[in-house]
Amino acid sequence: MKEKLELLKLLADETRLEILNMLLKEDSYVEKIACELSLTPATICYHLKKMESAGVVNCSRSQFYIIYSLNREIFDKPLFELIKKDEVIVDTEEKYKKEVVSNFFKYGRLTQIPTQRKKREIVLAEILKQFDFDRKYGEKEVNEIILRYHEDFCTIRREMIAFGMMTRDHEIYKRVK
Amino acid sequence: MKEKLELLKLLADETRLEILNMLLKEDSYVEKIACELSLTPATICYHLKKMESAGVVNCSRSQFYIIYSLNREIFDKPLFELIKKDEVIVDTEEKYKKEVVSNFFKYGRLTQIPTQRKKREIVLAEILKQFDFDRKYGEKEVNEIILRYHEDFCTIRREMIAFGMMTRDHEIYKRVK
DNA sequence: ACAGTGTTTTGATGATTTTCTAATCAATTA
DNA sequence: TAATTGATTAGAAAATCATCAAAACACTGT
Repeated sequence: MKEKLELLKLLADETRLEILNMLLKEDSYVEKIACELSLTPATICYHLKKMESAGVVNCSRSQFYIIYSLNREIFDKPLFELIKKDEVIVDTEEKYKKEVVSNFFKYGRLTQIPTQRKKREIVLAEILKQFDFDRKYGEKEVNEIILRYHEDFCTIRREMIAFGMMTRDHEIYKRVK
Repeated sequence: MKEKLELLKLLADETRLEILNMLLKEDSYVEKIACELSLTPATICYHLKKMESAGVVNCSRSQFYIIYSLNREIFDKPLFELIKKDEVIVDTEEKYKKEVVSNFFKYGRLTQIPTQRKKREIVLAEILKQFDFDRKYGEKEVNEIILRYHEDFCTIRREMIAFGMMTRDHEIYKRVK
């Protein structure tokens, strides 16, 4: 978590983005970058050192100059990876659930409804979290919430009731589990 | 470019990451988040509003509460997309200008003032970018900015006025194009 | 209309961060 | 070894930003 935040902070600066974009085109050195961005070498150095210690850029000496280059692998992962907090799991039952969830959800969407009953229950319970207890939901409202996860809201709504997670009474839905 | 930087800045804050991770699990509202993070509602509101105006979260009223939810599509793209400056060069005119600029500038300095009027205009326009609209510049200030590109600031300053890029009024200069 | 509850705005404060100047360091070549 | 040139560090000024308290606002139910 800490490192991810550091990386995000590094990238969230106009000057550093400019530098990265220059390095994207070609390797370069302090003075050249400073000149092109109309900033002092000291400033550029400050940024490069910061990025170096985070592993975003590398440097090596070549004659007079110290050439900086990009560490491009860093930018491969999706943004989602960077914002997601990776949490510690102790209990094995909990661990199993986590795994199922992470297998069936991608970027916060349900990729498919599991056929195995046990997995289906776990996945539905995950979506169920969006509903508060002690609140009534209209059918339209229920559909909209489920739609954020999967297009087949009918099946999911029906299954939630079948699992006893929700009750329906005259078009009014309530969370019960 | 501007929007990308805004998004990165939004994500580069510990509190906001915490909030996002809470919303990743389930939709929530100001007081609840404030309580869980041990911060005041005012602070959480500040962050949520900021994220809302960037399209990262959405909100809708539900009874007493204003429920905030994530706009998950935002996080799909790879990090690379966010740092890459997209320069769209469609029309040939733009392309031609690029070429002139890259021919006459080396390491951010103007190597010589073009004699061809058309090229001179392009090159001057490039330097002109350093000046803000709606700001007054003293002559000394103008010279200093131009000096970053070429030693003959007199010629360049004069030509900028001749081309109608700047106006001078009692030693006060303004960008107008 | 009014009280109650949750949200938002405002203004102030403190922390963090970028940038610069000036001084120092490190490698190269005469 | 001294002079040159590029890179880095230290310290200070300036800008940005998160946070809070207090007040204002908006909706709900009596």
